Amino acid sequence: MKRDSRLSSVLHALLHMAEREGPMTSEELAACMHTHPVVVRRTMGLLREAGLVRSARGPQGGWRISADLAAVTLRQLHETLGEPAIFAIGNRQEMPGCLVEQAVNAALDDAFAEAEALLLARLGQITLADLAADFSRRHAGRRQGNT
Amino acid sequence: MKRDSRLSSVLHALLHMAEREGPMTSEELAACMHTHPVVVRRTMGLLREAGLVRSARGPQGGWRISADLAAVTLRQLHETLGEPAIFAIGNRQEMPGCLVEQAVNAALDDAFAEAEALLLARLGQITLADLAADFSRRHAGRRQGNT
DNA sequence: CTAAATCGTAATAAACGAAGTTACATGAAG
DNA sequence: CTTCATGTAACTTCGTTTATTACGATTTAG
Repeated sequence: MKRDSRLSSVLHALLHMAEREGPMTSEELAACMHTHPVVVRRTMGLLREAGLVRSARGPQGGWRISADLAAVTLRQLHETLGEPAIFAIGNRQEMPGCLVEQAVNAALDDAFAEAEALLLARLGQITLADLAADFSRRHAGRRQGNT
Repeated sequence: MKRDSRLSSVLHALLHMAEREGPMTSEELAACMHTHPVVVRRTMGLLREAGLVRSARGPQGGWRISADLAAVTLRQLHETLGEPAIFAIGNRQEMPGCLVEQAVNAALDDAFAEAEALLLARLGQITLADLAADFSRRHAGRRQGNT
């Protein structure tokens, strides 16, 4: 299945931006994420609407973070991306008339809702600052090229 | 994203089969699940390999359950279906060289692994018998057409 | 033995959504 | 006014799931 990797993408982008003084262009971000500049603009555009980053056009333009790293959680980013579907498994019909299917859906929905709640709670506990700190730790540990 | 609905499908099928004395043909199952007979055979074929159902060809043939409803958990069915990917969200690259991406992946993988563990544990607690009982309860409650 | 019912399965098409790409408009800096 | 950069719509590509077609194999009835 084709998985939505935008959360992973924006985290990668934000952490690279955090490592830098000046703004980064879509082209630079695209290069380090192995994707296309337009994809970067599309995705980062959502973060801009949420006030997490700012963009500037023209020479010396690009993207920069406009939020406190310690105040932004992964859950918030997930929401900013439009809360895409978390599960790749689901019910056949959402509102079935068949009682058998209603019983099946109820059981599955319950289990999935619980897992989703746990996941969102977890994502709500992790901030960009946590990831940046983890990156620093890894960077101090190994001396290796980064994208 | 296109969600895998086979677990929901086989549960629907198994519960309908449980409500019946004789075998059900692929065509009958397909009709009550609003799908195609070949899809039914393909999916039920996996359950047959696992010994959960048996199939017979020719007139009076069809599918019937060959396992104890109380002994089959939803987790077991998930495994029987080949443990399809649970999440529709994932990392961009699984084995990145970039340290930033490694930090991002580590955090996300952790959170997702926890949610997956919870979900599988939940599915492991629910048996077909539980669903059948829930169906009976609904059936007794409302007097309504079933597929 | 033949005909009909039914599963078994491979191959192909359709449907869908994410990501990638192209094209062109807009705005800022020098 | 030229260049650099974002903004965005439109379209293409790609991967996955489900649906469909086609044909083969097996069982029962008469």
